[in-house]
Amino acid sequence: MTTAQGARARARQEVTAAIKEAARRQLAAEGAAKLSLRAVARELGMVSSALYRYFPSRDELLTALIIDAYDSVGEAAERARDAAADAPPPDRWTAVCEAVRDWALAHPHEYALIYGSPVPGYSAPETTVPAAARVGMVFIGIVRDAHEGAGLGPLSLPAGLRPEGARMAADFAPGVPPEAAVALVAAWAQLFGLIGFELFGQFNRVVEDRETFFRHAAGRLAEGVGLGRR
Amino acid sequence: MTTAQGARARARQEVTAAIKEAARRQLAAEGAAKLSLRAVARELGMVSSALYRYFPSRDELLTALIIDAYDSVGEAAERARDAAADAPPPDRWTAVCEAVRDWALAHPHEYALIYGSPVPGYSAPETTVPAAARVGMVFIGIVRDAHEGAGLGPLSLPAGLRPEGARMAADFAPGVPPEAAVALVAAWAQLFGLIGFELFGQFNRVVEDRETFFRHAAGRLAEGVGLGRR
DNA sequence: CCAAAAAGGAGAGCACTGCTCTTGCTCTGG
DNA sequence: CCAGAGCAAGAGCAGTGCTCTCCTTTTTGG
Repeated sequence: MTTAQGARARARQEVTAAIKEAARRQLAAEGAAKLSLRAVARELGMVSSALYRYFPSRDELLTALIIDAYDSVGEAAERARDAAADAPPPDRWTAVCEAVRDWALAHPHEYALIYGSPVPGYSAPETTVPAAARVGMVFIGIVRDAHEGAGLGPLSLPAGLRPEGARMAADFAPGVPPEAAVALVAAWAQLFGLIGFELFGQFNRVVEDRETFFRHAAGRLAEGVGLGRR
Repeated sequence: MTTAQGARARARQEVTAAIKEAARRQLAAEGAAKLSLRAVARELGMVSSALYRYFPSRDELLTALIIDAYDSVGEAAERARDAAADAPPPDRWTAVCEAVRDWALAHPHEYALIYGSPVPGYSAPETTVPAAARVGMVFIGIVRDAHEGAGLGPLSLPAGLRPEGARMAADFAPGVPPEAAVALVAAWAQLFGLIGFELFGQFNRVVEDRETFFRHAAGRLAEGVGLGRR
């Protein structure tokens, strides 16, 4: 882990980083479908087979990029949360929403990689789970703070929801009442619906002032989780 | 257009249909990324180059499948709307939402093709637009009917929305007041956020009773467009 | 009616992909 | 110090989208 492992290990880390960087460039330029191991190797001046010493397959490289992307958007969300730490919860909520949207607009292919359809065929490995949870945690934290502070607005649990269902949502969002946890999960998914539709062109001849539209929709999502009108 | 054009034209239509059918099978089995022209040709007993007499490129084949998928989900939505024609608007709304969700669960790869990330790199051509609008029209119709009947609940326009923004949403949903049109577009996007998250595994260790969860969320979306609690 | 033209099929081939295997060279740990 | 691990390079396999050249069949126009 430390740098005291000698030149060999450090060189390996550097090459690994260079590969990921070149791959990320290709991803941003052409999209995941056109990301080619051989092209990455070419850009780095190495032969394609040498690259397999660092990543056992193309999918593993993609997985590494997926984790980085999750971390990147999670970090953007955390920065927005911290920057709005003194604002009331609904404002903090929308600030984080906008940060996620901004990140998505700035990194469309990476967004597609993690929130679009699974790329090669395949299912996201376990290793991506903790990174994926990072954004969610930010939203959970905002709602939890509001709950422990001024309180949340009135919410209802889905009629007929099996007890395990509520319990699982509560496990997912500790410190948040179950009905808020359920609303939170819904808002979380809906947020990415809004962003995805904008990003993938579904709003093309429909929504014109997307900035305002999104801000409004994000505010209504905040209401939906009991954060009250801002 | 008619069948009176002779055997040649009819044979062409038949072969075209067979190609699309085989391609759809591959799409359902392996996903868009692994859809291969050569494999389709192999399955049909023809040589790959012959297939180019019918589709000028792989992307054109995909576009044809995209249009068919849009039509398929649109038809499912229309069927659900007609089956619930006598129900009050909120129930009709949720019925259509569930029909779309059911379609998505039954055709995950086709769903990913149209609502997931754009596949090969490219952008959806103009020809897909009318087919894509079909589902949206069903939701618009429900809201319009409610507006012309019992009326809609109170809604607000986004603060600071540029006039053109409201106008465009209103053009998109004729017969619906602008504030409802804006809410409708948001609900439309959010619906596909919910479905996409469920389909692409983002709910995996989070939501357990997905059926109930979705029904509840769809009901709240209905409220959000002014259809009132069901 | 029969030739010209259009349409379709078959095969070879090009450039590319992911991935494997073998061959060497270099660095490192006991 | 030297055996083994780490790494680079190249050849090669099977697959891909796509193009080009033939050849046959069908349609069509003078």
